[in-house]
Amino acid sequence: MALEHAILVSLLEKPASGYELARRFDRSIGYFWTATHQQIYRVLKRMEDDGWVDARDVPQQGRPDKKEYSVADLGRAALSSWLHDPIEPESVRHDLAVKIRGAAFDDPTALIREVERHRQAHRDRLAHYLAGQARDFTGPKAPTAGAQAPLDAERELQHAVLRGGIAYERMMIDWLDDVLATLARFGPGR
Amino acid sequence: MALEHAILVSLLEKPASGYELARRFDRSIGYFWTATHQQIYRVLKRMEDDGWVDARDVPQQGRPDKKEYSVADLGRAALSSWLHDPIEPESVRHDLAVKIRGAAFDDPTALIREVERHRQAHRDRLAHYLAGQARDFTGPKAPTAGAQAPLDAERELQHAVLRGGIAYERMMIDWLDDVLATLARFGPGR
DNA sequence: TCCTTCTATGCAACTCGTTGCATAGCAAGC
DNA sequence: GCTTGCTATGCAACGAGTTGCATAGAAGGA
Repeated sequence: MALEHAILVSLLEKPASGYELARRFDRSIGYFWTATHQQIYRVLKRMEDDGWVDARDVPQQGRPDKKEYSVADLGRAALSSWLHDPIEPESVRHDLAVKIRGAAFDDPTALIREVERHRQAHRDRLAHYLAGQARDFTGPKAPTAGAQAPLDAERELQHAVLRGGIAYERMMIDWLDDVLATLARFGPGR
Repeated sequence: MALEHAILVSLLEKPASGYELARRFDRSIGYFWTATHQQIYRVLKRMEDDGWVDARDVPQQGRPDKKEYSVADLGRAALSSWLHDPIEPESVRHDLAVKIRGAAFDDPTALIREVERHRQAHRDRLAHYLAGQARDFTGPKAPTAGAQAPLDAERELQHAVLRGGIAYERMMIDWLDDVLATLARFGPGR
């Protein structure tokens, strides 16, 4: 399980309330990890009980108070220990792949619209990533003085993960094009 | 949930016992869907109760008897209905991406070995896929007579899914190369 | 004024998925 | 004779994740 660790990383990047974390999980972090607000609140409570995070009540104007969490020493230690622990390469779950193989026992051409829909979703996400990349990762880079110029690890690694997301979406779009071409060969009649 | 549907597809391709299904889920189907034998036995029992599959006791020599399942009419109907139902584009879960972003708050270079390990796992899987492709999807294709020659939908779609797996592994290997280059830039000292 | 939407947190119930363990027959090697 | 390993099925317990619902203040539009 790594929801705790994903939350720790997110809180290290910037302290937040459960609600704000949930929105981050709908956005940037959600690109490689999803979680509902329910899960987040439950896990945050457990993490607070375990002393991984500190909570601080923040009164707000014009909206309900929030509890802002930040990472405590124990949380940092837990993250570090997890980082040094090897994990198994992820196992994949692709509903769409099941559908594509299943289509052989139904009408393959009926799947075309569905695959097109998914391709569009991946195109949208790709556009979103590319916009984020242009916004956050272009312009003045690290000072070009010495070869050993200090690099901002946080920023560099966020960019590396984003490049992974971009590569993934491009791969998916290409593959779905391939699938559509395969489906088209079965012709309208059948 | 689509474990039921993955099982239906697998049983349509070839009837099997729970044990055999579990092994398939470790192999070809496992490339895009994983399941333990526990899950499979439980779901199979439910599917049998619901009339989706028929069970048949098969006595064997030199090994325990097995229960061979095949898809019933109700199961075919359930699969067809699911195939016509739109599904949400999958949400991703990438432990490794969490680790990479988290490495910014620890020692980034300590992650190099882990990333290399994952890259090797993806290389192994790619080699496995390519071998499977060479074995099952080369040689005599559909008769090249007419443009409208009858295609074997099952085989064509299995191949399309396999091509997806190959594209995925290639993408991952390239991305992990990219990540390693990024990590290397932080240098041995820190 | 009422209705909807947004921020913000949370409980309860349920399903899904994993882990550990148990059973049982047979084969192969030490 | 004993252990190990493979086929084959299954229970029990737990942990992870989802869905539905509840509360509550404030903003904004019909």
